[in-house]
Amino acid sequence: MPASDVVEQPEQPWSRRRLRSTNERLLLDRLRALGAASRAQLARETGLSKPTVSSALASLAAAGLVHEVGTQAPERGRTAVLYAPDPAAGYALGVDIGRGWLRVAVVDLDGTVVARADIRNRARASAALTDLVVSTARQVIANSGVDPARVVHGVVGTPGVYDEKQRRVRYAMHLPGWGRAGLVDGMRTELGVPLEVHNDANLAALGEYTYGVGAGSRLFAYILIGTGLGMGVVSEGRLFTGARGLAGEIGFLPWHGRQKQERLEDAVSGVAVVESAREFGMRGQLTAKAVFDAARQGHPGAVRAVELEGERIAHTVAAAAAVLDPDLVVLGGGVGHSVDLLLRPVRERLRALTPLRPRIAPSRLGEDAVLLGAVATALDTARDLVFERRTAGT
Amino acid sequence: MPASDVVEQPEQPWSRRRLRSTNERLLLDRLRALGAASRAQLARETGLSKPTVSSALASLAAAGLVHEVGTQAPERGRTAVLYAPDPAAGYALGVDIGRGWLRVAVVDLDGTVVARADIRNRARASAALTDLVVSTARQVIANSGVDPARVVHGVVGTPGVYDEKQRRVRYAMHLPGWGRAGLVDGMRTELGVPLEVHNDANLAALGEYTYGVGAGSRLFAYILIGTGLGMGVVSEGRLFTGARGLAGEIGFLPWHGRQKQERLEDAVSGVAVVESAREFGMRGQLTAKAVFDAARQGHPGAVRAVELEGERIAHTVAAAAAVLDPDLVVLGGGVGHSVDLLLRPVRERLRALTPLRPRIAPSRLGEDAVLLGAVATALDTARDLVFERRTAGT
DNA sequence: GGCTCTAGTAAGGCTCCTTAACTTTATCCG
DNA sequence: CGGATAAAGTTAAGGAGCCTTACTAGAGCC
Repeated sequence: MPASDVVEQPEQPWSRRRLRSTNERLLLDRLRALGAASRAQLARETGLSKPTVSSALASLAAAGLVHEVGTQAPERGRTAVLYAPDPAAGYALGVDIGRGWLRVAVVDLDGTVVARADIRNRARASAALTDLVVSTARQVIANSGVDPARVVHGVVGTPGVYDEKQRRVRYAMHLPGWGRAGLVDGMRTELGVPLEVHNDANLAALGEYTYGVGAGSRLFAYILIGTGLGMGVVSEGRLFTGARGLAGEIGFLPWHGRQKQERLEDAVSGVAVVESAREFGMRGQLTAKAVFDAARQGHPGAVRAVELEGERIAHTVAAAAAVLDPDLVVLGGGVGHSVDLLLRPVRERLRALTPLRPRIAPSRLGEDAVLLGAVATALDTARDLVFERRTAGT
Repeated sequence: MPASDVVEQPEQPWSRRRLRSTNERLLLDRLRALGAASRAQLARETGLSKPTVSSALASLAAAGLVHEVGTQAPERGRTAVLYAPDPAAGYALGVDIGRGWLRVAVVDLDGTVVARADIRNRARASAALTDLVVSTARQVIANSGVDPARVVHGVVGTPGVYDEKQRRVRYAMHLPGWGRAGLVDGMRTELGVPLEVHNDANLAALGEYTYGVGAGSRLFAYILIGTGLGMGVVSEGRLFTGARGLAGEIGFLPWHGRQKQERLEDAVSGVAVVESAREFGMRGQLTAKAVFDAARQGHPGAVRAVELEGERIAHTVAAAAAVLDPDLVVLGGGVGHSVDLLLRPVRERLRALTPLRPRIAPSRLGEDAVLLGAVATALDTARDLVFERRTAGT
């Protein structure tokens, strides 16, 4: 899954150099996980000796990866100098290419957003869309005031699956022309930032896991219900992608609909809510949001449509639960937004369907899940890159 | 899921000692993966220097982990001394507790079986069963001629899921009394071998992955169809267990059977084949095997029952495929045995159900899958243990 | 027998870690 | 206010382990 630009170290032998580097990495990770700490403290926690910690930290500081952030007086004794990772040592780029919106964010190594843009995606051709992505990203980087050269990695979220070999996005039904080969390569060279591409549901899962309600879950599933139906799975902190990156394509789950060829995706996504509302007697220009609003007002047809949607979501959750055994399932996406109405019917129906009942929760990040997932993924690589390059030129 | 006996190293700091140990491990793994090799060859492949390889290998040899296994003359130049891992440096125990059979095997570190027993499991109470397991294991170890102290680790496969906290097996429907707490601890102390317990379908998957048709698969699913219905998933060589070890409990997949409360397990397992055969007009004392045999003879009722079973398996495979995206699905277990008849209907039905069509293959290991999976899992830990202990007493 | 090529060993040096003692700086207490 | 105590951090000495270089050992070829 790494973009081609991400160089794989050719399996360095375990020489002394690597020992030093491993210890520096150990300290840096410790600082990132637990926040600022003094050298003596780090020595105690890592088991390294004080002199070693001092020298490694000095070398990290020289490379600009850590810096002093203050002091702390212990109960008695000399005041300690605290060190913390320097968030400005590098930056990462996150992009969410959705059907309706394009979102771009630049974050520092701490993960704090330093600049961001959300603009409507009105592009109706792939060329216009890549242009929009590139110009928006440039704009956001410029706004952040960050030297573009310090943006070391980027991750793009999009419907569909990126095929590394064919260098194109596949299965992106809802974006016209988006399957053409070389689009991503074009953006990469125009931006001058290494880019990785991932499925939007997968990234949303990772975003919700890193910044949202998924934190600490051992096996976490994020179900994205909107224009389409998708699922992202995070297993022990890592994205679960399957053999070809198609894991979580639950739109293809077996489903006995009215028509022979109906797919689960058509039965659960936003369109289906509108359809069933119409069958239950609602009239006029309907959207999924309108149906949910009407249900909140007590409109009987809308209520029944929501009930039905809840049952179908329960069916989906039950299937995922039987295969994956998640401890937490989060509902997100356009329809997932109306979780207040859906949660009860989903849970009730689930009780009838299966003894495996994972915790079900609404998304905390909402529309930002994909973008934040992209950012989190990019950060992972960016942190590695910045560390690897610490010895090379500035 | 490591048993409590398996001590976790308390996160050694990265001192030189660990460097040495890591290099020794690197060499040992290389030898295990590629077979015998000379020191010069190892130096070239690992990037370590010849002196380092020599000294590390000498230390491994002193610990009894590797030994000379012959010589090899290069095209020209001095003949090289070949080194290989010593398979007798330790042994592992595998146990498959099935409803019908109890299987036990002792293997050396190369994975070759040095002793084995397959005996009928007629125990109808948990105490009788643990006694049987312990006495059989003792017998097998005795037969192998191996010093019992050198059997460093064991893995037990059983239906259900082992709950580490409650120290008991849960969800083991088909073994009477098997859910009592402390049973495994009892066997462990009686045998004097650290024991881990895993779900049988999971182990079968790992067995088929390690020794069977699953080799090299990125995401591999093994569906066990017999008395019950289960699935094991191997993702990038590691068992995928879910949050609580219940991943692959596909007996709980949503299913619209005739009766309201029918579960997929009841619709797919061996009993279901008999049932539908009876509905299609077969008479007499039926077993799943008998139905399949009749279908091979062309009995129309049996043929239709098999066809139906194939469709239901396809439903199962389709659900698993949509969630996991496996590149290979293997059918195993009692019913899976008759894959010759099932493969065509499964594939045909799958074509109609979903565009995701993983490769489907019959099990190569058959009844041995669980045992071999247990053995493979135990070996993993045994190799670690033997390596860790190399510095301690003999 | 000499040449060449490969396997393996020996010696010396380098890097990096640890231990132990020491300095610095703070609080506590008489 | 000055000494005892304690913690942070530095300096110095020693050692473990790896690499490089240079060498020896053995095998085939001319």
